[in-house]
Amino acid sequence: MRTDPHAVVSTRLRALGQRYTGNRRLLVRVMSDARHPLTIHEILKAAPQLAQSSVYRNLALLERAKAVHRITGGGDFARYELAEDLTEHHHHLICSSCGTVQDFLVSPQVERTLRLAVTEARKASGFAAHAHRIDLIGVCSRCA
Amino acid sequence: MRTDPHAVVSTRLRALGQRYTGNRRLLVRVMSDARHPLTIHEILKAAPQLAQSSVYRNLALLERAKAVHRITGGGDFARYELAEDLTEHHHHLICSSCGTVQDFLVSPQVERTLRLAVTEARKASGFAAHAHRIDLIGVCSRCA
DNA sequence: CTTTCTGCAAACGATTTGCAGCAGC
DNA sequence: GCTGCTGCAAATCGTTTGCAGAAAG
Repeated sequence: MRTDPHAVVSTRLRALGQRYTGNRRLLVRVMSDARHPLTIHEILKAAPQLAQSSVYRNLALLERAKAVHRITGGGDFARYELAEDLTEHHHHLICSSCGTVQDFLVSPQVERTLRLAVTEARKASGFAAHAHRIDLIGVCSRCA
Repeated sequence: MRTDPHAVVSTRLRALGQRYTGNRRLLVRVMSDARHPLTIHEILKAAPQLAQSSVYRNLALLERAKAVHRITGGGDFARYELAEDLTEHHHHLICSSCGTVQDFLVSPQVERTLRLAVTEARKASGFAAHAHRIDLIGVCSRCA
């Protein structure tokens, strides 16, 4: 169950003096429905009425508003997903064969241990981490 | 202490029918000395005699030979580092302010727990992971 | 009305590639 | 010599931007 993201996104946009237009609402809906990070091409396929430049521009804006998160490194294109506080904390399985990215959750124990690693890093190098990212690279069930 | 990578790289290149030329040897030396992932620009600054196109071409080749690893997601450029079996298993601290990437090691306990997460993922989704990546995103000591 | 948004087409920049000459074996 | 390597300059392609008109408030 996830709460409706539109109210939150609207608020965050207004905080930047921006409007929550139909295009932007549609973008948020497409990403919310997908439940995994999407490329620009996938977004355009799901919502062909959008102009490519507007998609880029609005995703960049939504990222500034902390409503959307951009990820790179899986394949050649960037992918976008709703910000974590609009979905839930998760990590990514990246298929090295087809480039798709699927979400996965790890157990509380693993997350706890990771927080330990963050502490280790700060002590060892003075690096103040505010987020972490775990990717598993492998072959998805469809490509296997 | 790390073993000299040149012999290994040479062997892997020959396995692809490729030569271990001076340019390639220099690339490996620069990356080995740096001890953290480098951008193309940083490599060119460290070895100005190299042509940019040759750097791109040789890094792509070395990646196919599994001698070099390309990473993206920290800043706007790709970064390159020696393959993990030529250095040692490590993870990355990515500074969201200046884009630099530094290496860090995590304790055996954290690595053990991570292997558990890999197993969880395979059971939950049929995803066969062959590598994992942990990044901590934050602010490095120089930018703080 | 004033400000923000949009779509189009052109610009941008990191990376790739065609080609002609050079180097390794 | 044959094959592969190099540097140069041009091409590629995901992404960004300028601009003039449309929409929001």
